Amino acid sequence: MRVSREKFAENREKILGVAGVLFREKGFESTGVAEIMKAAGLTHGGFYGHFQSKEDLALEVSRALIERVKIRWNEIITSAPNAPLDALLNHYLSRCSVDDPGGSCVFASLVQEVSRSQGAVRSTFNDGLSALVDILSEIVPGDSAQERRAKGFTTLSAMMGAVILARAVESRELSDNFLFTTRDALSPAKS
Amino acid sequence: MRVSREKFAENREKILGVAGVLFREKGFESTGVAEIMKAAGLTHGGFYGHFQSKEDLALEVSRALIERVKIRWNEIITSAPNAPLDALLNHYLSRCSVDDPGGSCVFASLVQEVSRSQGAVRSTFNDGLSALVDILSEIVPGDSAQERRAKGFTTLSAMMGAVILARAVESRELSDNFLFTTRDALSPAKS
DNA sequence: ATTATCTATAGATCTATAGATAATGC
DNA sequence: ATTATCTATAGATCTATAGATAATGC
Repeated sequence: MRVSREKFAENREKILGVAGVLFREKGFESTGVAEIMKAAGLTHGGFYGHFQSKEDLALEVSRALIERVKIRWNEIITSAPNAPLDALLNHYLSRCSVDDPGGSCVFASLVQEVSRSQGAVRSTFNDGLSALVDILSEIVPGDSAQERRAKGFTTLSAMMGAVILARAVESRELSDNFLFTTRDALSPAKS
Repeated sequence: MRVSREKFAENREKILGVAGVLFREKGFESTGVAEIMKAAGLTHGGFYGHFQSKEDLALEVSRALIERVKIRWNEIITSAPNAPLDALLNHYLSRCSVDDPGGSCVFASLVQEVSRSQGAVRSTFNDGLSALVDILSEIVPGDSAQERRAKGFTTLSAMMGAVILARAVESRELSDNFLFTTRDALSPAKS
């Protein structure tokens, strides 16, 4: 059944959208093409009219989601010129981040899986992480540029680690501790 | 081919050993039972004489590897009574940790995958993480017990995040930055 | 413990068709 | 407006591989 050019583009976006959610929720490997297409309201076979392979989709989704993280971070920073780091920490180290992996940071969901891979997806993640360090380096406190850059690395490590561990743990109390203790420790008010 | 009781136990240990390495290197899901048995020098079918299922193996491996992390940490702490935290940081935040996932901390390899699961493996990871926070709380600086406990959470987040990101990134320079900048920042000498 | 086999499921390919688009004709 | 062409889709099918089981052998 043929579909209009417009509908075709719409279907493609739908596939990218649901894949983005499912990949972040369940990982690349545990998410099947058939499952993605079903969630998009389409049939399995139709997938290959839009993408060459699952890997191809994974790459496009990765690029889009990483771009989104960078944009979101910049929005938050710009909208809170007095306390940009606090604003970012409040956003990133939140229960919302932890409880909705399908709608949150790609890295917090997929870094480990991607680390074990090679190729375009891994490179995209690499560049994305580097960009996040750069963003953090500009809003983090510190007397010199080197100090601030160093703090960019440590801050990203702590943020990512906290969300990952807050998700790993089963009790709400432990989870909150990873999340909010780290958030408070990273806040410029503290240091 | 029947095998002695002793050899049977030996084979079982071999399976647990290679599975521990392969799981940490490639993740639970991407490691097949046939692959594990081949690495152990046995045939696929023989697996089910030792374990009920792959999930059963994953649980036993997880328990053993988590126990090993706790033991290792305690050894390091005991062997450096003057600077236990520095000793632990030097061990954990090292290139060796980053470059040999198959021989390093289970959590740094598998937390994300386990976070997406439910059941016994997840609970085991939960308890293990909680135990690591407890260990850290006793060697971390701080004026009160609460402060030290808080520092236990933040320290574990930063350690785990740094190793995970140091593995994710492709360039050695970025990787070293995550690793050593975080190590230095967490050192009691600094704070 | 080995070997062969079973069943389920994954990614990917193929064929026919619906129906949108482009070319043609009035 | 009609006709021809093009193409995205559905749905069946293919191939490979996974975990698991059964039969066999020592």
